[in-house]
Amino acid sequence: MADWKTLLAPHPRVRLLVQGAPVADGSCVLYWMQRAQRAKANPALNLAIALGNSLKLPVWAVFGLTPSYPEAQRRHYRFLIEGLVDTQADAAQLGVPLVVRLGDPPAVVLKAVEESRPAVVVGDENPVRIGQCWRAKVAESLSQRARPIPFPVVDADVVVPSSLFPKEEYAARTIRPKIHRVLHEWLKPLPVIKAKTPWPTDESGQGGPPQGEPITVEHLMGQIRVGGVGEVPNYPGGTREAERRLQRFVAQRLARYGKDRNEPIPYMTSELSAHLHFGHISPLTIALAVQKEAEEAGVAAETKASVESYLEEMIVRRELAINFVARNPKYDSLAGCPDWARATLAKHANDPRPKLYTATQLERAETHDPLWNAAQKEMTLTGRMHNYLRMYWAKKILEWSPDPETAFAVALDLNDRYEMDGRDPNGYTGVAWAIGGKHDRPWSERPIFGTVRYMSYDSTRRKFDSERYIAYVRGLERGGSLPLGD
DNA sequence: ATCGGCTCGCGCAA
DNA sequence: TGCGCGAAGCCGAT
Repeated sequence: MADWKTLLAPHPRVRLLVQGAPVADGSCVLYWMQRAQRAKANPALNLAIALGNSLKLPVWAVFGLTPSYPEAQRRHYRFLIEGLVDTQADAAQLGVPLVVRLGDPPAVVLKAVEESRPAVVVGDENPVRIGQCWRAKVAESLSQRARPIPFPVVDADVVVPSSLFPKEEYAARTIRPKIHRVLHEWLKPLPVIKAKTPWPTDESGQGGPPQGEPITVEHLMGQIRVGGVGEVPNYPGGTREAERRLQRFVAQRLARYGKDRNEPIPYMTSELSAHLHFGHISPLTIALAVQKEAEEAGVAAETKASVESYLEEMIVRRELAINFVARNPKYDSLAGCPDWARATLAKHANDPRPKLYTATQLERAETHDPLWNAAQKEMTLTGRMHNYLRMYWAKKILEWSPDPETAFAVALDLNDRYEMDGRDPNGYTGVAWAIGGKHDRPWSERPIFGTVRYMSYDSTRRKFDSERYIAYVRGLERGGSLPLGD
């Protein structure tokens, strides 16, 4: 069994936010689960368990659930809580109790530290601003104690650790070769480790296992009482559902993914982005399952090409998006976009806008464009939008808004509140790509867009079966009004 | 149906 | 310093 020094030695996937030796008379190891909301293939939980086994201490996990996460809506909370049910069960299999407490996450964690006196606190990485802020608060408090508590944070939700890309990457072409150079080192399954040191069960009440009620969805939903955008039927969160979707993708869709991923109906994609967003499944688990298909004997060339293009999307482009959010503090505004794009948009700021829609008109899908309206309604009704249309949707918001800053804010707000994977690095990057030319190059100059790439309804119709898609969304609408925010 | 130009800047070769 | 080429396209020429 590795000793703690080995476990806390420098590693690309681990940042030691508070350094030092485990607290000598600590009574446990505490894992603060933030981003990686799963017990399977979770290297942060693995580190906590390995440290517990090494120090002969029991391990517990705490999740702080705040009812005031920015922009989060009822549909997101239900999805998240459904995930916690699976995760509590899976963690118990590993000998780790998972306790969910309501409140501001740093406060929840620090209270858990007071009551259980851990030797080490383990965290996981989350590149968005609020995640960085929460971790900084916890790190500061842990470091300023009379006996500082070491606080390693594990980059659990990327295949290739993001520390290998310390600067903001300019485009996919700059990060792609760096990823491919080292990918083979990271495309390896994680071990399954169980906690070996049981919680004491003495009668005194001292040092007993942390008391966490079994999570039930309705109970927690009742406790947090959040409003906002309504829930989505038939779109459950959790590791179990993520595994189902992965199986479905590999068995039924992968072979055709390369060719047919833009098919409107049925989707040929994995539809795992929300589960990835909440950490219900590891991108490593997905990558290994998909890659295995390419290695089967006698596999069709088409399947091999599909695997390649899927891994390009799920590793290169997803991790580029994470790099953008982690390294550019202005990731959620036009200010985070490249100079050439901001200059050209400014030059065209006073171009007449033949069509102008307010945020409310857009939210209600009340534009002249049936394809755009269908995409907006699909998102509102189902919590997701066809990948191909996400680009078109955001570019039209630029075209129909008084200025690019407003367009950026409106697109991001709709994305964050309605998409089940809202507030994900992919969403920030998608809007920045469409409106601010992020990771893109200039094209022919034209009104409003300047040299930012343009997309047109007519051309979209050539590459995409718009009629079929519009009819499909009309079917979704039947018999119900849009679940708009309150 | 296919092709080239559009337009900027990174990263590598030299 | 020069040069190739690029997160998902558009448009007009052929």
